[in-house]
Amino acid sequence: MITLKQVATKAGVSYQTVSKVLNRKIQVSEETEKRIMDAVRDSGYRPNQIARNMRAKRSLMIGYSWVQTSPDQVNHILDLFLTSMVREAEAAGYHLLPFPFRAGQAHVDDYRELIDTSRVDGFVLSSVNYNDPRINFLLERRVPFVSFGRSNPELDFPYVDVDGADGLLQAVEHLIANGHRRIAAIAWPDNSRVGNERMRGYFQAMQSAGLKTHPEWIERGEGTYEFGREAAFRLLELPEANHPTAIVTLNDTQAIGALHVARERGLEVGRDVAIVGFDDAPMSQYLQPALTTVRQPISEAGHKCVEILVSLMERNPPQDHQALLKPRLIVRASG
Amino acid sequence: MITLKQVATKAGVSYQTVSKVLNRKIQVSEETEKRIMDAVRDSGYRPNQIARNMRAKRSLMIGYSWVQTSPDQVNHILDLFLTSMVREAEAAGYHLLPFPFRAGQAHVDDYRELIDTSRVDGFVLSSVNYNDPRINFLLERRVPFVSFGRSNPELDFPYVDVDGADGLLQAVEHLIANGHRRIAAIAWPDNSRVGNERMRGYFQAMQSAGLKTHPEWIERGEGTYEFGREAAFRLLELPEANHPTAIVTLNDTQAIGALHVARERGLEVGRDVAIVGFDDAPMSQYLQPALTTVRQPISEAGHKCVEILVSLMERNPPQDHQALLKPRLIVRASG
DNA sequence: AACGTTCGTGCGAACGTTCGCCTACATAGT
DNA sequence: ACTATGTAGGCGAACGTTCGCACGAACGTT
Repeated sequence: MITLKQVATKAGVSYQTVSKVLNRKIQVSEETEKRIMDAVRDSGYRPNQIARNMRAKRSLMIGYSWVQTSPDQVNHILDLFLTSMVREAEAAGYHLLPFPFRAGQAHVDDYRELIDTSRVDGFVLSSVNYNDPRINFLLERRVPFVSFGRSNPELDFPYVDVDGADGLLQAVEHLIANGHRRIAAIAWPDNSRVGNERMRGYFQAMQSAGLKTHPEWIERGEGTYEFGREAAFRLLELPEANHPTAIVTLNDTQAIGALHVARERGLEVGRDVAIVGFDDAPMSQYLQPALTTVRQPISEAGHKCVEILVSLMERNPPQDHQALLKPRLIVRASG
Repeated sequence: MITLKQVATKAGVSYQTVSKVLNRKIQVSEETEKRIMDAVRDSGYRPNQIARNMRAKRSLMIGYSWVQTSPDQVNHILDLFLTSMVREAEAAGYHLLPFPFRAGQAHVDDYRELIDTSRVDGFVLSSVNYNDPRINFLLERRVPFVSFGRSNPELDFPYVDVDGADGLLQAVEHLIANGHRRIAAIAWPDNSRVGNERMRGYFQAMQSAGLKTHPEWIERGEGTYEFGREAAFRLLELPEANHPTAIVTLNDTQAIGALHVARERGLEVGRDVAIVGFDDAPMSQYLQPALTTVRQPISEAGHKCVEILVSLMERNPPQDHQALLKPRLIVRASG
């Protein structure tokens, strides 16, 4: 491992001078500068990052943890999100430190540990919900962080989020434009911040169009295939009069469940009943019929998270520390 | 930030003594030990990891980069693989450092940079193929690494891999047991190490069963939906006499393409023609018919990679530095 | 009583940086 | 000639650890 001292001996100057020249802290004669630069090049010197960090009292690391999805749930998002964060971080001289996410209140400990041992300078949070203990903890400790997803509305902290309400608004407006009037929703339990936000878009679109919503059109449960089936079954069993002609869902997995039930009942999805998903999971395009769904700008979100976080960590004027990104409806054959 | 010195002042000893006591390097009187431990607890002291690493000349970091899959290709593997690596690494006191993967020969530079700036102690490689420049580079530099996937057979280096040959062997044997005799394969170009390995299992199974293989039964091309379609189309157009009754593929995306083509031609997949995928992508179970496919033990692979790497980095006797894990055939309705 | 042994601590140094301050010399202004 | 100003570069210290060595006291041995 090459150090400053070795380069300095080679160049015939003190090692501190080499450091200063490399960091453009001082001006030296053209001749010594050349000697130093040659020595650096010849030896292949690369500054030891650990020593640097020690001196600067920072790690140039960003902590990130995510929930492990159940094996049957797609996490196509992770690849995109991580890659975009890693790219943006690297451009700013940072690296990512992924760590295991533990459920439960105790998992603030992992964050504390990483801070106290000064392994990371800041965090990107994901899978936040109401009353997320991490947010208060990090705010109190004044540790820079950005949350991917919002939490309690009364808390003010830096976040990036996808405008889920707009996603469902687009979906419902699209269905209305296609002539649908009785639109049902397969949603999540109302303790989900993300779920409630998305449903807000549903209600808003229905109301703007002057359409009534019925309680029996709203099915709340898990984001699983099984719940998608159950919910669709109940919806399609409703009496003819207020029987929905279209179903929006909060994720593609639910949508697939609904799609199967519809088909099993002899309905042709896309003609007899419309079904819209959310997420644009990689295989949604290969379903038959291909799934109309809402695609989230995941890469942009990753970029933005790191961009904001970096400016917080470097104590730059924290410009806009909140960003809401618009998703995009991908219209395919299912609705 | 609490340091050793502060704890030491509190306990009335020298800071070096605190360090030694915490690291169990020396024995002190019961009384001072208690004073020190109390001071540690009260102050919430946590050793500064950067200083530690500086002193120990290591980073406790494992570098990892992966190819960004194209948006329409599933990377459900990343979540499982990363999570299992991160867990195992943490148990050994290490963390993961993910970095952007750049294609092309120049990307050894990223590895070099991470080593030279002593940011990582070792690497886990993935997406290796024949003549991977990273392998020779790391071997030469004597940097500890483990590859997930094999490369040229003549090179001896630590790896973990899934036995792809066994995967196809299982698939083909299963088809034969179900009465199939004319089994085609949709494969990858023969410059793919992984693809060739899997095909070896196909040939072996066919041969063991005394079945002939025909060149026109082997379709080689990309692992995409489109190629799956094209290949299946050609296979199903073959004259009645040597027209395959079953198709194995090298990934689920190809399998879905084949499945659609079969259905479009009026065949009932699972009865008229069998189709088997590879990967067990999350949505494969929700296809209609649900896809029979080969599931790889990704979590085990992640664990094993890190386990071997850690023992290499700590210069422990490098026990078994190569591991071949068996995949498992998941039988569903498609074949 | 003088002498090794052990035990409990402290001290100095080192890891590779960066940074503030100092010095030596040259140049310019009076 | 003497002082002010500027410039090139060196020197010491510090960041928070760990580790080797030294040192005093207590103890048992000769």
